[in-house]
Amino acid sequence: MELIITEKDNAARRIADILSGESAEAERKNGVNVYKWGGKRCIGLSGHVVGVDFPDEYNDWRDVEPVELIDAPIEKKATKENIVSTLRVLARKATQVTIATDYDREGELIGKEAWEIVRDVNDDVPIHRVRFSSITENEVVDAFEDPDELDFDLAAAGEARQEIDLIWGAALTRFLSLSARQLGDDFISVGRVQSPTLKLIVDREREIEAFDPEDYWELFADLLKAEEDEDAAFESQYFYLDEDDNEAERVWDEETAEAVFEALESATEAVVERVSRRTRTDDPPAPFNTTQFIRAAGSLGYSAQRAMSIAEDLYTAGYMTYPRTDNTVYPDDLDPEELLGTFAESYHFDEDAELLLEADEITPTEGDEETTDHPPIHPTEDIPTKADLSDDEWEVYELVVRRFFATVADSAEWEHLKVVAGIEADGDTHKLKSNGKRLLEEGYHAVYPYYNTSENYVPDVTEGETLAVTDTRIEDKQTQPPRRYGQSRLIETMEKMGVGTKSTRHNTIEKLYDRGYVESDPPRPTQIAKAVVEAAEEFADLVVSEEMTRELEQDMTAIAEGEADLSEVADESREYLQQVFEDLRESREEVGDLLQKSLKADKILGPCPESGHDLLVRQSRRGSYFVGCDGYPDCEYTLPLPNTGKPLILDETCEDHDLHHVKMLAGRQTFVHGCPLCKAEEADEEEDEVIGECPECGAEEGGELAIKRLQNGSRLVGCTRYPDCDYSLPLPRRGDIEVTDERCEEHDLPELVVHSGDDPWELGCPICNYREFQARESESGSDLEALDGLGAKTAEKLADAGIESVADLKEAEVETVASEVQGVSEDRLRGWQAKAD
DNA sequence: GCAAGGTC
Repeated sequence: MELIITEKDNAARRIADILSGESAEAERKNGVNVYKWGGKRCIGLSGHVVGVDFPDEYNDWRDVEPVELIDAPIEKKATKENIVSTLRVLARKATQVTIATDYDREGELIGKEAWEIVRDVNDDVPIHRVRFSSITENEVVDAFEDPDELDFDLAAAGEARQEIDLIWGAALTRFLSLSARQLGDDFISVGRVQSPTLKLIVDREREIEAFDPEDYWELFADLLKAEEDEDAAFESQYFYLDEDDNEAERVWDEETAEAVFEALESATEAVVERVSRRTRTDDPPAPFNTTQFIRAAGSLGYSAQRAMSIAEDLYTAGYMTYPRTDNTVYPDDLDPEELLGTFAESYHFDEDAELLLEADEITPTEGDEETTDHPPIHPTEDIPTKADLSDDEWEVYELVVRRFFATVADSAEWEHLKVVAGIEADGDTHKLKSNGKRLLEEGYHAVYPYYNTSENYVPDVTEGETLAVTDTRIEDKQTQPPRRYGQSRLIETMEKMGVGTKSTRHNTIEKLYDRGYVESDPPRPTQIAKAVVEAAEEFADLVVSEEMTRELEQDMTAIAEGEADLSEVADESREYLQQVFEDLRESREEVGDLLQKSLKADKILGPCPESGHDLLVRQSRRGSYFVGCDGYPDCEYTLPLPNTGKPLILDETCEDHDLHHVKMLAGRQTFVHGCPLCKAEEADEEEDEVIGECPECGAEEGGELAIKRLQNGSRLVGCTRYPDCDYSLPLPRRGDIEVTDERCEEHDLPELVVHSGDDPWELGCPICNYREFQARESESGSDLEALDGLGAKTAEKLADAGIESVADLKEAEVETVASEVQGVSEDRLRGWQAKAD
């Protein structure tokens, strides 16, 4: 039997189709697809199916000195147990093996991992390697006719990266976490990619904090051709020539600004001194690589993570090519004309495609980067209709289609018109300029409407012509600090620095959010982030600099070319890290203090009204957030916080209490809570509105149901005899509640209407509403989070692995789940299973 | 419970 191994299932299916002439059949073994035809089998891995790690005895952070990790042995452990075991079964029976992983460095390493698994169970089967840059009939058939050998040097280059990243990341992460006593979920991480990225953000924040704004003035005049209507006036801006003879618009001194303004104001006419007109060609953009795709989706309002997730879905559905690519040159086998032809037959894009097909010749644009692994992102010939996709998916899909259209469309052409006019005053000539632009040829903008194409009207004038001055303005302004990096700018900058890869950059940014290093969008660094960068700058400068990646890349190239070997490179890195720990040893406490102080600073709300200590956002043992005093246990002052979401401390402070406002981050339900003390006072003052009899104790004890506001800001319908009767029904957190005259016949309670935003909605009878909610919950809800030590994030990860409830968890196979779900060990799973019982 | 890199 001949066995073919690819990097992912999708590639396995397509290669099987090509080689079998579409006759291959899929068979599911152990949760893995195996494609079968004639005497052949084809299996897709899921990227790396093994990963490097330290032996188990190094697992306890407290028992092992971080420095020991530097020289600890490194093992390869299966991370996708089911795929590895299926591969072993197939490999035993194979008489020939062909490795067809992606054509890039990491693909070579994944191929070597497969090679080792095969060799482990079958020591004489011939193993070949095929390489192709796109999965098309020609390329694949050619590659299989002339197979090559695995490039072990190239794979070793990848292994060097794995080892160095693990050693540096694990040792330094543990060191910082231990020194700040942050173990468990709140560890403090450091890494070759995440830390330079974090430093970018922190450095920018330092610039912003150090920024000293400067005042300046800008002056404008509206000009009008003789005998034209007042509304044909156009704007011009005052400028002067600076020391370098460059045109400058900003006036830095108030007196000068006022003097020039007076001159402009008293002028009635300006004389045209110069008119220049030129046309500019505006070339269509290059094909999408991952970074440029994320950027374009970002300008439509999608986060990097969200854009990639949608792209992934569109790729899996077969509507577009692989979304993780650096390539910006379409491969030869893509026939743009043919693809356009398919779109010309489509429901939504027919007109645009036909328009493009009218061109005499279709030559797609090209970017600077050409790689061998995947084509640039483009739509496939399988075209969905709007009904096949969600609104977001459609918007992203349309972007990808239109980008493809743009790359085969004509250039646009602009006409720029610059008019310089002069105003004579007291022997001086004050100059004014106007820049007009007009779109002469729409070109690719006709099919790619995502760029700004607004025109600026400036009329035809001739030199020497006299224009009327109809209005003048002076604007006082201030220089602005540099802007924070948005997510897409960050990713672009990472790409430029060579840090991270097309597949990981967006995840790295997500990681910074997860670790509590950044908040909001655009990301802003927290105090702990600043402290981590500061500590690293002082003791392990390399790990926060792009230099580390640059050196690693050089070493990897040397290994790949056979000029260096893996152990040599890794040992050199180990020695360097030893030196770092040498320097760190004596500063352990100092570093720990800095980190702890910063962690606290991220939680400070303001002064405690009772003891004057700091009030801090704290988390109870059960996971809920509240405000507590730093003077505890001497001062027991507390304030409640809402029970949905994770609190974020805003810059804004309350005038009455000097406390920072709080925002609750809860995905789509995110809301601003405000000052926790104000909220608590409001709740105390608000009177409860009685709406009916309590179904639990009304008949006997005369309890009544009322709409109540709790101190943490949330509302509920509860019994007036609380705490003697704790009957309660939930109410939505947002909006005002209106009690209508209509009553529910079954429960004799009023129908409620919620007013939030522009759209009031009927909640109805609170009992009926709650019953419906419960019915929905029991269908879809997860009760996992009720387990001690199992947070929302872990519950989400478990749900992805098919474990959606405690019942699922009890039946789950611990080994399989632990191998599938990152960051969940077998031990923890067993612990939860015990608790579930 | 550490990194970064694949993939989902």
